[in-house]
Amino acid sequence: MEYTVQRLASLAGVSARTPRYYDEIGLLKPARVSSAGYRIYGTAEVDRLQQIMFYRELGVGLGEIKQILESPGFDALQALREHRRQLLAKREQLDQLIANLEKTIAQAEGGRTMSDREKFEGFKQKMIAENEARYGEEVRAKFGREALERSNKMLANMTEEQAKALQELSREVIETLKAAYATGDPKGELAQKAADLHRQWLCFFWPQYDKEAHAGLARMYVQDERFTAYYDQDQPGLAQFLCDAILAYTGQEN
Amino acid sequence: MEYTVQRLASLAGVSARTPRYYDEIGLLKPARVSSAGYRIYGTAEVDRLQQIMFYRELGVGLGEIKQILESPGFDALQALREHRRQLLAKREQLDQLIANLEKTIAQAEGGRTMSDREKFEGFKQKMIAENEARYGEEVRAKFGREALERSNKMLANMTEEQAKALQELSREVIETLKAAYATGDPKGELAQKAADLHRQWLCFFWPQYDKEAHAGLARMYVQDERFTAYYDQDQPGLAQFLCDAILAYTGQEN
DNA sequence: GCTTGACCTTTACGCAACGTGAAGGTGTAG
DNA sequence: CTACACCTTCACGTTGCGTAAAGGTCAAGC
Repeated sequence: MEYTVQRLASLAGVSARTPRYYDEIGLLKPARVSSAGYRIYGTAEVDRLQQIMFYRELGVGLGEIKQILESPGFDALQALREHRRQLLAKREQLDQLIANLEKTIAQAEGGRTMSDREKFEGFKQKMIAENEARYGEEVRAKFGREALERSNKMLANMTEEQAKALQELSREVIETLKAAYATGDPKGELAQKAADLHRQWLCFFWPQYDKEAHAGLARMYVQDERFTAYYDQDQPGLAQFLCDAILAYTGQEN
Repeated sequence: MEYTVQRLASLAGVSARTPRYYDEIGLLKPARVSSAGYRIYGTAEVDRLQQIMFYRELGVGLGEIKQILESPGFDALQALREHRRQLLAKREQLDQLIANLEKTIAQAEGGRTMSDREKFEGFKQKMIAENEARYGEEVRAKFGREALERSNKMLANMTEEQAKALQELSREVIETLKAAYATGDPKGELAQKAADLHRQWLCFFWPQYDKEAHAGLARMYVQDERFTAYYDQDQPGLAQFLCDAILAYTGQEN
């Protein structure tokens, strides 16, 4: 029952490179080496390769497999749990991806003025992605994931007019904010109008408005580089100003 | 509205390496290069980067993104459909993986004699994986996926004794087959006994026995390298002999 | 004007798990 | 004896950047 690389490989359904690579990284050494330098594997190596294949099938990295197989005291169970966590996260991400993709395809199939529509779609998808990336963690923690999913779903199912309204609203927020910034007073009329527009904008995403959450978001804004980079690109300090205005608007300025 | 790499990068929420890399592969060139060699990006480049991020978010490779963005006649819709197909396959694979992993974890949590039990689990999982890999496509096509899933579920839920019985049966098949092979007659008594044992073995996996399916499987055997490699490892021609015996057994030898 | 520190540049190795030649030795069947 | 199939060891290619290393540039403060 001795095997060369090729025989071992075809037995396991992998390429001959695989046992050689495993030898190279010290994961699976041949039982012995023939006088001509051929790798010779025995039944013990077949067993070990099967073990390796098993863990590999579970998506465990070769380094980790080495740990598992080599140290008998290694907490394989804990490793598997951690691995499961990673896989679940990966699947969730994949699901999100597929959902986005399907929406995109559906929309693209519907319309014939592709170029314009595609740009539009791009915008919506980007919004979803950014919304998820920016608020994902925090909103999830605060309201649970359902709210966020509803938010994304709403965004995806928006009509073109709604999306345009959102875009327009977004523009209005910035415009008003800039005008308010010129006054320098975050509690002034213009600033409060900007904060209110921002609330309206927010209501596109959140199922129900919540003052505390709005204020919390405002505080988050000034700490999030992505946000400050976006708002400060024209006028530095604009993000901080918006934050102050919102805190005043929600009455949480302490 | 001009940006250096860092500014552009933080605007998009990526690292500064990313725009440089995109420049390197010709995916996103800066609008111009300053006298000092700095990359300077304008709003057009920001837009393009957003497009790139959009497709990247969908998991499309950078090369493909380049195709999409550069050729106006490129069938983006078709590309997206193909991409969806790949993602769905990937998710199915991931689901299978997670299911296996969870079974393994559950079993490991239950028992305390880990080392033995783990090896046993490894065996079972391997059987599932092999069963899936070997018969997956064909069985799925013939009986629908439900049967296969039931088969896998059965295998996973087998008691240790059942699994040992299966192992023993598997050994018996090979032993009888070898003895029959010595007689040279695939229609002889021993060969028919081997075929019957093989039927019993098969009944561990298939919810109901079907002569036609058994014969079909036999024909498949000699075409499948993984199978022939397994059976021919001791005696070349054994796989073909088993096939002949089964065809005779099922009366489908035409 | 000079230093400091935060930017920028190119070059190039590293990652995971092999795929894929290239160049050459070995084993066996006809 | 000669194919021909198998084996060996380099060693570079893949993806999408991360991460130094070694050095130039820019705005600010002294």
